[in-house]
Amino acid sequence: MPLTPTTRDRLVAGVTHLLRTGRHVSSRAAESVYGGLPSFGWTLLVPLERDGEQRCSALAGHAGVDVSVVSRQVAALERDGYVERRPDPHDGRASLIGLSPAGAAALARTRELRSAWATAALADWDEDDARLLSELVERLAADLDRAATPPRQPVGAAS
Amino acid sequence: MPLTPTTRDRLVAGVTHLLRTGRHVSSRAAESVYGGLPSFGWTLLVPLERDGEQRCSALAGHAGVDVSVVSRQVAALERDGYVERRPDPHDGRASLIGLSPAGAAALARTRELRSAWATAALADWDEDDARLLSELVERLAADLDRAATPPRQPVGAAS
DNA sequence: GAGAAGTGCTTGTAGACCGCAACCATACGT
DNA sequence: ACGTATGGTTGCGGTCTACAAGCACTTCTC
Repeated sequence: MPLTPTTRDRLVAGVTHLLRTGRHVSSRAAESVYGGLPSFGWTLLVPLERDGEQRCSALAGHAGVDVSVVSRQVAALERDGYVERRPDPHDGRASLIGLSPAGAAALARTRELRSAWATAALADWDEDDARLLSELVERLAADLDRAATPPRQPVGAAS
Repeated sequence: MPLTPTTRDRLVAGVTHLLRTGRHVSSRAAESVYGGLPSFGWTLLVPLERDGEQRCSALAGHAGVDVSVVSRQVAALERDGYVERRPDPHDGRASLIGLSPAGAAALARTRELRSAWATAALADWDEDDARLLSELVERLAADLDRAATPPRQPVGAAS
């Protein structure tokens, strides 16, 4: 266990700070970056654009929240015309949610704004540091995910 | 601007994911790590332990939230006996909030739990990576902070 | 030193999110 | 066909947050 307690605490504190900052950013710099979409629009619309039509449960999986939350959010997006819903031809219980033209346009607009904002915020980062940070952050997120989920038997144990 | 759009987007996505995960962690792994304290206990009690008695506004500054939020949280902590309040001798408007013995004990307990949890979660990190990530995360948080606050004149402009 | 303005804090109010549980409709296994 | 499982919606409660109004006190100004 070659990880110094000092470093561990510092990392935890740093991530905590980043968390708080991130919350501030997504609420304060919100309107200038969301481009008309509600706050959750980006999270839901991006998977729709990337993977095409899909059901609520799939979106909930991508977003990492409860299905009920996505259900409401999708209802709002549908009401505002950003997504379209059609019954799943293979399963009468489910609906398929798809990006509408207006949704695609809003998404493109938002993408521009986000890019501009991120470019400004990351102005004095260079490629190497950013790439390194990306990798470490992804790894950390994965580890935290793993640690947060209830202790599973990792390998070959009878469930 | 030597930062590839690909890397930029990847970094944003990674941080977003980390944000979501962090929220999950602090709500799901909560009880096992908070040691009896309410969810905001750690955030408030740590500065009290480190810097001694201080006022609500200072705590709000540390926590990065509105004073009104801290006011309620402190009231709750006081009700549960984790902090003590006394009038500021130099300013009749303010109160000084201090850690009570029970608060110190709870904080120590929480620290143990958090350490254990963090150690487990970061089990396969080595010192170098963790330290590097710490530095990069702190730098990123600072940059985001800066980018989130309303555009100030950075240098030598008449305010 | 009296009034005006500023400051520290509390409380009322409201909004954004979230998850759980209950419920309905449909699908699936036997 | 019947019981069970699954996708989705809605009701409900909880947490966390900020803003605005109000109170007590301090500080400034004349």
